[in-house]
Amino acid sequence: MSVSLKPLKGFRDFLPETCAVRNYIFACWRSVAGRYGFSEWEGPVLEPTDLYRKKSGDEITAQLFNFEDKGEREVAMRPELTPSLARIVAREGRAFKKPLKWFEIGQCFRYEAPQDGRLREFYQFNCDIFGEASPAADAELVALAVDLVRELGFSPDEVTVRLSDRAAWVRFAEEAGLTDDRVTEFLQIIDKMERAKEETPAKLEALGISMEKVEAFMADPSGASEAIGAVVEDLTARGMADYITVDLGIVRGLAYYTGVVFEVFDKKLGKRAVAGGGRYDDLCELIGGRKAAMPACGFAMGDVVIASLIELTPKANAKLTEFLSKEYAPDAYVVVAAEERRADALALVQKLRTAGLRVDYAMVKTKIPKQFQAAEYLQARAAVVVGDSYPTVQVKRLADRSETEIAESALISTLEALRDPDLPPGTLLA
RNA sequence: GUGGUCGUAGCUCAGUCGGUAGAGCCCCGGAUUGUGAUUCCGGUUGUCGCGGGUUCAAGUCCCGUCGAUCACCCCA
Repeated sequence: MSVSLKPLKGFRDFLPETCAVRNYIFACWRSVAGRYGFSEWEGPVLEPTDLYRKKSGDEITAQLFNFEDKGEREVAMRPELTPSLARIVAREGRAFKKPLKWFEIGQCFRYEAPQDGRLREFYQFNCDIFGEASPAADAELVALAVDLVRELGFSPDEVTVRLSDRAAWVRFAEEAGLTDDRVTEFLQIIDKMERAKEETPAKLEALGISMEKVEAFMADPSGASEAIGAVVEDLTARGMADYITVDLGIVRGLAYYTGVVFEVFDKKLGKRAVAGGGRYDDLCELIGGRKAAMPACGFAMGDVVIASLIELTPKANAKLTEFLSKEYAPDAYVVVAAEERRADALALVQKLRTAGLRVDYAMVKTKIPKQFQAAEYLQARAAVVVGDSYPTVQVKRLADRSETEIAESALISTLEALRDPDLPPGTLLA
């Protein structure tokens, strides 16, 4: 009986091509987080199930990859990164100067039905600021999110950050006379409003709130929340206003959010949210007790939706291609044109590699056309032909087939020059 | 958990009224013995997802089942 060759439902095999795309996304995440002064951390993939129960309630365990370990502990694969972070900060946060700005890239797991933009395994990029209650911290995060989508090649026509404030809705609900337990219910109705237009008025009536009043509230976001105003002002000063849409329709599902919340969406393709986050000032206390209380905000971006958006957006896709060519394509493929020169070719290969160039070659005797095919298949920038005229070698730029003969000693500088993607065609024509 | 669609070669798919399975791509070899894009010639590749039923005969019709995918639910 043979084993299934497919990965488990909702899991992925990262073959070199998709692995490279994943690494590109990671590289953008790291680069932007670094520019914003965030430090990278990493937590465990497996946590006690209670960590997630405590935060989100029992209903969430239905979508957890959880089991009992051999020590009879209830454990769960992490479905997100924030609880681990809150746990760590509750325990060790005092040792760090505030504000604390940390990010993590981690694989997460959720036992759900896979569909477009959603798998059972995915990577999340998580950015958090602890110890700063001012909207300036929320703005810093939104700015980071904006720079992230910019870095990936998206314009304000393609992507927007929808900005809202959960606290404004809580005040609205309280003024309408709702008791605490009804507020959560109310927030869920608002959250679903966009998807369930028809049922919303009736649901609101059941709570004694009119649709008209809700619509009037949403129509004037500036009056609804000072925090939103402060964040918008901050982002305008940064020149990012064109990426921002104030939209009180964003509430964010269940959860622990206490103030400003935001989600990043594409404008044209109607995919699910690319990223989302907000302020969660109560979570540290909830997990670590009164002594751990600390204001906090954060957001996360998954790799799945953003990867499909990159694929479908020409400019973003071009940036990806440029990165792949720069980071992965061999600088040279050494063609062994005369087998008796193999020792010289090997010496040359190692010399180039030591100089930091990416170099490949055929390990065993191979017909020359095959070697060129291999070079092209690997998208090498140049073929270096080692033959009878060694130490003079032939360098051929594969993109335009221009070629020249040079001394082996001049090879490194020539190959380094070929790395420049803007080099005009025919450069090597002797 | 519920529903729609789809499962045929490594990949993308065609397959009419039920009549004994095909194309393109890929791959391999050759035209071309020291130079990769085109072209031409030749070649390999099948549990038609699986199980049952109807029939002289099933890739095709029926039932079941598994898988993929999309949507609902949920979305931390």
